[in-house]
Amino acid sequence: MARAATAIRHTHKMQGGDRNRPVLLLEWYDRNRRLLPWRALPGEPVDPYRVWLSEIMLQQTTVKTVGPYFEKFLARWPDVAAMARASLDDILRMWAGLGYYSRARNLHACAVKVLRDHGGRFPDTEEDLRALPGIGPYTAAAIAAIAFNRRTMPVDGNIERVVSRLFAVDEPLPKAKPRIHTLAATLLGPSRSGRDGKSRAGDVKTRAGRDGKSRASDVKTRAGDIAQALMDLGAAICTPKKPSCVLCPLSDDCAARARGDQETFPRKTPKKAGELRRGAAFVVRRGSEVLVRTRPAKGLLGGMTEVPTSTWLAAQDDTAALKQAPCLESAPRWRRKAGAVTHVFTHFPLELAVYTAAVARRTAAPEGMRWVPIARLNDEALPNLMRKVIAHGLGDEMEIHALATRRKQQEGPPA
DNA sequence: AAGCCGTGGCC
DNA sequence: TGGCCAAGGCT
Repeated sequence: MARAATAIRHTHKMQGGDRNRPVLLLEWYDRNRRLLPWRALPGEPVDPYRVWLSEIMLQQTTVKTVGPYFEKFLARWPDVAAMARASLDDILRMWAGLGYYSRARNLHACAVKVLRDHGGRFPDTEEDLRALPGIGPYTAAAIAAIAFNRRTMPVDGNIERVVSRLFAVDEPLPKAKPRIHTLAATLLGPSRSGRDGKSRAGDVKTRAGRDGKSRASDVKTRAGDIAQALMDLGAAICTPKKPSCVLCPLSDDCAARARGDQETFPRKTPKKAGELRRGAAFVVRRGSEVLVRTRPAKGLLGGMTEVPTSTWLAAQDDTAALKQAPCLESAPRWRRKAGAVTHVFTHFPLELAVYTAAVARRTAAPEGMRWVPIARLNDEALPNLMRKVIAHGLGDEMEIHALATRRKQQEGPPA
């Protein structure tokens, strides 16, 4: 990692070198930082609740997708105590469509724990944060750095990419994680002796100094900004494909760029694709109502609402799936809708045949199921898969149309 | 420790 | 169009 820049280390314009990277990053960040709803403006106090909420939502989820959800959650639950008082079902309904629903369960559990065990204030150390549900190594470091200016480096996918290029880490992920983390931490600059990294009392909760002025030279008290600089850099410049190296503040210092193969980083070991699973979904209408049930609390789509379905198995044929239709007193005639609903989960693709039936007005819901007015489906914790299934089953009929097209119109999450 | 866990956008 | 990617955590 020693580089030729040594010769100009002490000149007034240093180009590269380990010690200079944090300053270059902060200078770039002070000019190019994104304005995000959960991000404090320079000089503004940081709200750990907002940092936490955004970090949970942003786990494996894009900034664009999170935006409207974050605003809705914040408007409804302005602080941890308010969220702790909410019901899990209310949170699941607000979360519907965001995916990875265990995050919503942990969100609620975390709020309850912060209120009960920490008096409604988030702990300000990485270790204590790590003990909270839904907060792993990354999120603990992110909150500690961004909300409390702890000198620690959260390493997300963006930073893995930036760092793997900067140092040309040839070893593939995930094996390279420890090395990348070590290298990433060097971007915080040299540590001070006798401190754990928490900055002076007056600076703890503000970005870039009390006066709101950005000081790129103030490396030691801006760990959170260095981390966010790397994330913004990864999102805007050091992108997975076609990175804009000419605009990068670290380009003169980038090992991959020097080799010309920056797009090949980070290296990754390929993972095996999941096998296609098939099944059937049953859309039963009783007048203007449909039959639904709640999925088991944990596991796939845990705690979410669904229409009854067969098991989802590899190589399951339609006949086998149809035999698992819900038992209704009036023994309806099932009609198979043309086509099918396909959905891709992280670990397997799914193809669901959709059967519809109409039953008499006072038909009872089978054990564990219930009738819901179609007009009120938006109040349910309906994952997008089930929105697709219901839209397919009901076709272009009336109210459901709004349900099916809600997302396309970018109206955001259900109210 | 590797598999489980959603969804939408992009090229 | 399909594979990749996105501010990962849990078991």
